[in-house]
Amino acid sequence: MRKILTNTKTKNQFKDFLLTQGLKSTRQREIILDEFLRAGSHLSTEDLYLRLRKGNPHIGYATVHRTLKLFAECGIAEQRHFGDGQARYEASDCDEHHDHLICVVCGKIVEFEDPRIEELQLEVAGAHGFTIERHRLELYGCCLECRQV
Amino acid sequence: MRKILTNTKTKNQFKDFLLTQGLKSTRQREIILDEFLRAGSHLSTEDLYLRLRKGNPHIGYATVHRTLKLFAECGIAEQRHFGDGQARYEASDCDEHHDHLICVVCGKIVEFEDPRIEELQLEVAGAHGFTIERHRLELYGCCLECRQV
DNA sequence: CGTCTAATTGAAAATGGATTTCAATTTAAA
DNA sequence: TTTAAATTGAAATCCATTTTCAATTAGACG
Repeated sequence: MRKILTNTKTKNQFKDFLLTQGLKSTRQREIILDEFLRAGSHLSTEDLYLRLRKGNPHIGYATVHRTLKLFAECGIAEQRHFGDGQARYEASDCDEHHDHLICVVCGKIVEFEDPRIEELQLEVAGAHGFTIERHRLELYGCCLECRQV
Repeated sequence: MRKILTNTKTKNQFKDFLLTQGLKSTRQREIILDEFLRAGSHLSTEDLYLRLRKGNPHIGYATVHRTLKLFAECGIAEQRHFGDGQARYEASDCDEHHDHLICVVCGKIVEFEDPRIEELQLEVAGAHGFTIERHRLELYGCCLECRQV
């Protein structure tokens, strides 16, 4: 069960982060991390908050917001913006980077990676004297299903 | 004077747009377009509003905002988001697309284009059944000047 | 020219997601 | 335990964006 192993690793990573930063493990943080890992990727704070409310009506929006920021800080999640004005978070799958294809009709988000593009990015940046820390590549278009309707 | 010719063309494009949409040419719209073309690219609404206020204290923020949206609608400007929480607009240079290098230290924005990357994007999208309408590629890093300090 | 209708303007208010405040609560170290 | 510091959550605040609305203006038509 690879998924379960990954989740355990992620949870430990978060615990280590809390320890080394002098922060505390709380029931809320555990619940939020559980739900975050269970839910699909690309959730907004609102999305996660609403999901959590079903089983945990006591958890506040502010706590979800702050906890997601902690996830991003400690590297187990990444914040993304897809132009609809709200931040979305996705679990960082180990060390591999990926970019996104977004269907402008149905909103579907597909992940992809292409080392050749990454290579060219480095080359272009170098030619302008830049070192790259991170990048964002999003392709907006129409998916197969939406073209067939 | 290529720049002046381009500006005339842009202005005509805007006038045509207003005509065909049943909208009106106003003094404010002319002034805002002039200042937009005169100012460098990547201005936020606030930036442009402040610049305008110097010579035209009567022009309101809402008007600048609405006019920039008109520019984007008619294709003479494009809206961008670079993650600092505010929209920026840049003049559309004819039909050529370009991407951005952003220095995370000093905020400098450099434009570039690379047909090889564009080509690979098409290929990747096709492999996932997507057609591409537009894309966004931003490389965040550190520029030469900031590394030397 | 005037007249008239619809578009425009700009100050102010509303919106909406993100963030902060603060008193009460909880964690975990001593 | 006791205690100091971190956390929580409801509410308040922030801040860019967007909308409202009464007054103004553009420009079509007679």
